[in-house]
Amino acid sequence: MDSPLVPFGRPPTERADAARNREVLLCTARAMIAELGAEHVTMDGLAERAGLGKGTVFRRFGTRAGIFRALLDAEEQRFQCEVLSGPPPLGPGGDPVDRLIAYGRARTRFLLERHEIARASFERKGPVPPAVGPNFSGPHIRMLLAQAALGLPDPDTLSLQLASALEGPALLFLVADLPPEGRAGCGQDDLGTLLADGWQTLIERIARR
Amino acid sequence: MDSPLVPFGRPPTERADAARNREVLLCTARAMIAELGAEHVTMDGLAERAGLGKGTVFRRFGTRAGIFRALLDAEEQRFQCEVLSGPPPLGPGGDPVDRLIAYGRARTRFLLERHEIARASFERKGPVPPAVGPNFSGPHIRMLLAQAALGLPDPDTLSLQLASALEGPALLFLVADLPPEGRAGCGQDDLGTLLADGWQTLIERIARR
DNA sequence: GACGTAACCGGACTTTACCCCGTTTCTGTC
DNA sequence: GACAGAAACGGGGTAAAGTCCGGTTACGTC
Repeated sequence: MDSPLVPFGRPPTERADAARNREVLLCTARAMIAELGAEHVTMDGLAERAGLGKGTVFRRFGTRAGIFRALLDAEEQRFQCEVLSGPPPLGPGGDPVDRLIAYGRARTRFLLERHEIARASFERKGPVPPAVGPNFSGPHIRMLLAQAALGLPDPDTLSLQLASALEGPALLFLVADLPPEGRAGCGQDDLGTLLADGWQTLIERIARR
Repeated sequence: MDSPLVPFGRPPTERADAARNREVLLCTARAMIAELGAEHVTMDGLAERAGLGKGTVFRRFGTRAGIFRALLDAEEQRFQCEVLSGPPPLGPGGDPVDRLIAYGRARTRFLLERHEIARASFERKGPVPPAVGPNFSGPHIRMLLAQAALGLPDPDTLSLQLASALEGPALLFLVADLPPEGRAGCGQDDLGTLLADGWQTLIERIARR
């Protein structure tokens, strides 16, 4: 009857109970984040509320940041799908400069909407946040820059820096814990507009020939 | 006899013993960082090695990150002096675009040389790193952009994004714990050159009229 | 030089991320 | 349906950040 949507999940690797527990933990985590805010979600609390042992939580996610990474990954995948196979200007097919601009707009919105989780997904030791960050943005920007044939030297470094310009403000340099209603004078939407427009200016200037 | 170099340190605020302990802690911290790496410096260890109580350490610096911030602050001040009152092209007096480029080069080098401490100066909770980050770079870039009279819309946001392009790679997106000898294939100097050149490209493109 | 106050000191205490390992549960095979 | 091996589970244990408060010490005043 309830045949699984995915015919064979991960062939030999991952037991059914493990998968189930992963889901339970992810759901519980989402609920706790919504309720308490990401920074008040503790591993003990999560385990207890999910009805599981602490060891299980760590086995599944390795580290506290791992939980938030896992949470992001799911949404990140949908985002990447849109970028890689959606309609233009975001998806393939349009002018690369337009795609760069559209990508920045979409990414800005994506990160701002999730910045609490994104920030929580950083490891305190260890270098790069494995899922967020330039791991997708960098290469994607790099590809579009190449397609745009702007004659730029060292597109590798440049795309890293552009990715940083795009993601840094949301991840690093912005007030993280704006209480639910937003900040005085500048809501999240306004901020998103400002950043998106700034990105567009940046790209237009760089692409100008 | 040994009259203090600074005639009156901080007029009424800060007792002599407190100041002395601050110095001791800062020195000890520097030594421990050099010896163990920033990430292995613990508050207990620092207190014990400095011959002080843990309470004292926290009273002085508030938080673990505070120690690294204090360490950076001293050097940051020297850096800012050079920028604000040194000779051109970094200091005032030259063409603003040249100053922007020179600033980026200097800042890149500064951050790369100190990225271990800079990364350790982040608070785990709480939003912005109060001393590092765009608190100096942002406004400075903003000022130079304005002087360059490039007709850019919203220089506030743009300078935030440029500051992020400049500092992000060193602070966020780089392998932090390169063991003392550096990484295979790309030493820190090479990396600095790449980032500095990338920054220059960025600025030149944006400034092109 | 004695005194009162305020700041400082120390270390025990709490909280939280993360580890370890004996025990339980699953899954494929006979 | 029972077995064996492997993987997952659980919760107590450790380390390190950060808090608290009673006792102590420095500094300005008389």
